[in-house]
Amino acid sequence: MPDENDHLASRLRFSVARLARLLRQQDQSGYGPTVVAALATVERHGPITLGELAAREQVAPPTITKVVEKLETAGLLTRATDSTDRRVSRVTVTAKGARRLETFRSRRTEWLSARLDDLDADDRARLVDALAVLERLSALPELSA
Amino acid sequence: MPDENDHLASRLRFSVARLARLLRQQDQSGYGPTVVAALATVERHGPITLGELAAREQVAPPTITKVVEKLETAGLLTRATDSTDRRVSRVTVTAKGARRLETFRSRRTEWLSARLDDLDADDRARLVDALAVLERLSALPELSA
DNA sequence: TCAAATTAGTTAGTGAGGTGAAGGAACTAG
DNA sequence: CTAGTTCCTTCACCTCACTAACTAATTTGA
Repeated sequence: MPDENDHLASRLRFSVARLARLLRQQDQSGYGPTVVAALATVERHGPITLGELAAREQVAPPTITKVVEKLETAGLLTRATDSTDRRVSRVTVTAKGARRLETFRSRRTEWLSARLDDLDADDRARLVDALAVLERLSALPELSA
Repeated sequence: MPDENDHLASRLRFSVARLARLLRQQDQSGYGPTVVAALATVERHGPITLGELAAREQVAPPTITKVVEKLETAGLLTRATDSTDRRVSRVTVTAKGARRLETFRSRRTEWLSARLDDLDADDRARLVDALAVLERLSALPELSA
């Protein structure tokens, strides 16, 4: 039934886009989405080179240079020249960066959480059931590391 | 159970953000997200004034001026000065605009639809069940018109 | 009736955030 | 020891959003 999938896809696409927009609007972090996303990626993927970070964020190298610069001056991450190859810089989140990231996350989560509180148990259960599916859908095919 | 809701919210937020990003990447429309969204809003809400459009898109007036300008030169919508108040302009999608909008939508939907094809019937059912909930979550509190 | 206040939209200027092209420093292969 | 490659940065530029200030049209009220 390709038609049914199209219809499902269309509704899902609409809701997801809208919900994402609302979530983004809750983000009073003072940094743009790219900066916050990059910081999160650095946290997840340990000491990471700028090139790899650029690839993961799907952004051109000069952009990453600026983003890292900004995050470094804010004290949210540190750079260190690689010991065996002095061309490469690796970045890591600082304790302050991790704390900041936590508050970014909880602000947006709080808002959503509040909206979830308004749902009845039945609806919440449906969401829980669908969550694993959503997670599978949103996982990138490649890039499992 | 606030803690459980927080956890649910956190996972949901993550998936939604990620899925929205993937969806956005499928958008080869050549226009930015604001422009496409504005065009869709014009389609939905008939002949609409620029001010109302700006309010709905949650964007400042000058932004709408430029967006409408771009869409008008592309022939996707037309403006007409209001008959009773010559300060206001109302915009409407052209037939060409509606067609274009349709192809924008189907491009992004196709991609998602293809991913839905990879799910088994059980997972799809879960999504269908959760969809109404997602739609409620993503609906704006006000602005029902 | 007509000057003041209000409203709709536009113009001008600024800033954030992205790009590609070119270049310097560090590494690697002949 | 060249010659080429790789990693990151600098540069010049573009797009898209914003705020502030303006013009034009309408409404208000003395």
